[in-house]
Amino acid sequence: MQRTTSQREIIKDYLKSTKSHPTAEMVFRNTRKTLPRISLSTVYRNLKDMADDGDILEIADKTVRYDGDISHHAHFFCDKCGKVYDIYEKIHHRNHRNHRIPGKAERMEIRFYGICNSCKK
Amino acid sequence: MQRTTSQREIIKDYLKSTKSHPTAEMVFRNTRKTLPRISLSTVYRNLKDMADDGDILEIADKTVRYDGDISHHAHFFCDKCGKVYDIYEKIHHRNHRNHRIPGKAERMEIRFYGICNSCKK
DNA sequence: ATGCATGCAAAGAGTTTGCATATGT
DNA sequence: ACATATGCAAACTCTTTGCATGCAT
Repeated sequence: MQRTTSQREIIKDYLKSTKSHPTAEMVFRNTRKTLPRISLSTVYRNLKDMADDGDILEIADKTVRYDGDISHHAHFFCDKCGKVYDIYEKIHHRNHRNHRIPGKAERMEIRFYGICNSCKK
Repeated sequence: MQRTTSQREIIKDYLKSTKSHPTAEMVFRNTRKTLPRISLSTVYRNLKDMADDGDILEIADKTVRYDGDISHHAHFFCDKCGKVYDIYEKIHHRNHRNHRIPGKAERMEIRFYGICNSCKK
């Protein structure tokens, strides 16, 4: 059973109130203003729990992957086996132009996440 | 001036021949079959160089970011200041269904990369 | 009272860097 | 010959984990 702790509440309130897409370190620095004794590991643990529960979004993975294919294509990341598959589509550029973007987009990436067919068997 | 070394050639050939979106570690293990004395740092250095030159694609960043907003929206990553901006659009689900996906996609993410307007000033 | 969550420190990944040596030009 | 690239080891950054203590229920 999940308990209500001030650490958890404050981390969540912060994430729900900001548009800054903070890293764990940024969350730590911010929550420390209210809870000077909070530890980085508590921040990491709570962020992971919330992401697992679907309360927050985790964007970016920690291990970089490389692709020799520099043509425009999307990727499917399997949550189970970790494999990354290519998905080729034509739509990318159309979306690209339709977006209202806060800067000049040099490149874009579309990612899908889920369980791949071979893991589903 | 860039030199042609066997390490560089073999790393590049491997990346151009595989669809596996390998991590640096995977590239290392593979190139070591041909060059048993290659070091991990050489792999990292060459991968970075190639990515900077646009010869290969780097997918995923190493630091995880969190977003309290779990609605469907895209992100703009500024290559200069590192800020991440939200982009709200309606198109996501349409693309979602049109894609031929190697598994059941639970979620998707669209990312744009470039220099943001405030860095451009 | 019970046991989940925390803080701290240490351990683990992944990645970068300094330096002497090797090698492409 | 000269300078860039390499290998090795050490340093760094980001994240996870073990364990004793604290605190919500």
